[in-house]
Amino acid sequence: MIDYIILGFLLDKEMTGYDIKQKINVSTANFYDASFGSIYPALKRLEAQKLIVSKKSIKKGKFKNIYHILNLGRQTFLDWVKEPLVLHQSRNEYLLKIFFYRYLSKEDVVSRITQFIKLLLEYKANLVKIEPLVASQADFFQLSTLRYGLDSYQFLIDWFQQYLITIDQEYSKPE
Amino acid sequence: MIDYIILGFLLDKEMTGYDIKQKINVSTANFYDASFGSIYPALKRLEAQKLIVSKKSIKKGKFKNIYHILNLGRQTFLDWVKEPLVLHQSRNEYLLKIFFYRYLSKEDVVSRITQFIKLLLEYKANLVKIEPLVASQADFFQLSTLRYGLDSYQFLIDWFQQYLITIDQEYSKPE
DNA sequence: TAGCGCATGTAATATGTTACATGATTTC
DNA sequence: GAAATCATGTAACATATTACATGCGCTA
Repeated sequence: MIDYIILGFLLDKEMTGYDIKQKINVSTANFYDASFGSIYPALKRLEAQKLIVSKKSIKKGKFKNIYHILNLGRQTFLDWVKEPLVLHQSRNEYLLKIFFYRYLSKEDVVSRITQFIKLLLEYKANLVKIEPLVASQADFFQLSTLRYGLDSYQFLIDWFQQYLITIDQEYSKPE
Repeated sequence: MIDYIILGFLLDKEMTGYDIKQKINVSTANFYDASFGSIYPALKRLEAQKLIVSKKSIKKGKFKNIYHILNLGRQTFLDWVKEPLVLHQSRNEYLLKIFFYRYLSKEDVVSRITQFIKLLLEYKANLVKIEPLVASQADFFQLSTLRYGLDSYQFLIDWFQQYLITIDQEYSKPE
């Protein structure tokens, strides 16, 4: 999938691997992050497949590989983006832990859920913080992915707050 | 992580690799699935680490490896389940596509979101269908992971239905 | 001159899936 | 007797992360 992020960004303008990582950090990182260890090999692969092409630039003794998208890359990207949206139910480690929470005392359950809500509030606050910056640079759809993030966090916060209430009311651990 | 599901199930009772896969299918598969290709090697690994032990059973010429949890496995599992809940923001391919939806016509966007909502409704309906069965067998926390799934799907359905309205009202693709 | 940002890249490791390979028993 | 279910296991492949390795230019 990293291939498609790269193609999508290069469709907009030429970039180095480093640029792509920067761009990911400020735009898609919340739902799709990638490390240099996946970006650089991907760039080589995409070039070998003739989807993109690099131009070496040497300035002040410092060399850069600047990548451009080719027609084949453009077409590959557009084919992908037009594909139906699918839902990959991904691994959810916190749900897996909760699945086995019968092995915890009620106090331990409550403290862990409470801590988790704090974490969610922090994550949401981080998104709120970057929202104005994103809003000034992003298009309608890009901004909507941020809004999705905010709304998702709010949903989770509400859900787990209600969960705490339910646990308190309905659940008594059999000892 | 597959290790912890296995340990968690074996804590309850002895099982074969096949049993574990069955159990995953009817309980955690919605947020944590695993294939035989990961279960069997995990069982060997866990036995080599003395977390579990197997007992060969031969009945009617058919052999089974029945696994039991050992004290070390019990402790390893309990340590894990007591760890704080963390949020791994996982890959979200549909959001990544939407991030690049400026490259689609408004009609294409609407049709894909509409189709996606149908998919979400199907997924939710599947959970609704199995809810009575789960409710009859699962404990409070296990059932709550199913409820979480139902509520998550409903959140997504609502969100994307509102999104369609917003797209219709606010977004006009620059051509 | 120390540290940070820019810039690239590889090797080791992690963690899994899919497909293949086998074969018995149970059910229709 | 065919098909589904039970039951195990490996090999090839996919996909990525983390840590390591390198080195320049700018700034405090």
